[in-house]
Amino acid sequence: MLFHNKLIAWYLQNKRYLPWRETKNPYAIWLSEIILQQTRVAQGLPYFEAFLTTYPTVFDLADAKEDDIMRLWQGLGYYSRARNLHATAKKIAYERNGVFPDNYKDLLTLKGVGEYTAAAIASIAFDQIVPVVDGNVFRVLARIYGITSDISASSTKKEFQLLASELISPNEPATFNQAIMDFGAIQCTPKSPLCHNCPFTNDCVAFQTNQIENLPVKLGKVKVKKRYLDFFIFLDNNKKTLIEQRTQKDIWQQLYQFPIVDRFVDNKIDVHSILQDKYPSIKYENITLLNTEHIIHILSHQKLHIHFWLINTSENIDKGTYWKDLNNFGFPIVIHNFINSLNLKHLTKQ
DNA sequence: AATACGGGGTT
DNA sequence: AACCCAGTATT
Repeated sequence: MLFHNKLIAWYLQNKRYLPWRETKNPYAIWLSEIILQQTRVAQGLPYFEAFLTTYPTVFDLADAKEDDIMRLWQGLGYYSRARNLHATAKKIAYERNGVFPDNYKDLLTLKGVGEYTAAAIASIAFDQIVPVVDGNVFRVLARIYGITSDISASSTKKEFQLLASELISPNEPATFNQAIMDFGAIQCTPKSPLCHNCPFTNDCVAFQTNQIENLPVKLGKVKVKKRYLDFFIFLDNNKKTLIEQRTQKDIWQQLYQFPIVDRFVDNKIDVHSILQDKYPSIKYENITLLNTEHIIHILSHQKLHIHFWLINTSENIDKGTYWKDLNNFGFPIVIHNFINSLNLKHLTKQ
């Protein structure tokens, strides 16, 4: 039996219900694919629903304020996706009358749309015969075909694209692509794959040679830098605080934060001199370290050690934001969670 | 070709 | 603690 027939047969019996599979609307499919980049279905699902409800069409998304998009994206990570999402929505809405490109090559020109996403949209929305190669496809094909190339090497992708292009069903490319990804997510999982009832065990090189644990081959480990962040939470008698937007090319671009001291060495900071230096006009009554233990927050390339300082002042912070309005802004999730953990009354009493 | 970019779930 | 997730853009 042909590979694609066997795979699709498995899919029809085992596929997940996913809302973006109930439509051929390129906008909804594009939205789902951007959200799902490096993101588990379970994590992305509520964001997909929220975006589609808030912005039912590409025109609604194009007309949105970037800050609102960033706030809705809050907690999903890889925030350049949200910025590129907005840029592409504007392009589709204003330059193309809301019409998405209908083929792989033209989809590839959109911001935030790379080889995987272009192939996914081209096949799923427009039935083009273009194979997707994502983490699932790497794993499934590496095992079944016994491919030992290092999947973290950028040159390896071509090898898998070529194989996948030979395997894809020419009649049902959309179904095939979703099938191979579901198969990787459900059956051929990274750890403890379900080989006992797998339809491919007779063909699977990794299974036949007892190499399931060793495939795919992934070399190269990311080095994680330690970084030390101290945030200053000013609070005046009107319950206003100071926030700022991160505009530099760095983590959390375009999100908001409290005034910060940020360094890559674990040295003590002198809060008083920093305040005098950076905020000489603000006289403060009280400085309190709100978390005696570092808050640890792990990113893909950085391990953050975070302190939050409360600075009570009796002077009015003119450019401040009312505490109750903080939820109108997108914050890094670690800051958002800390804000929600605080009891405002307790803070103002000090 | 290598690196940066989030946050969370699994093992 | 390591691994990985429906990857992309930048260097």
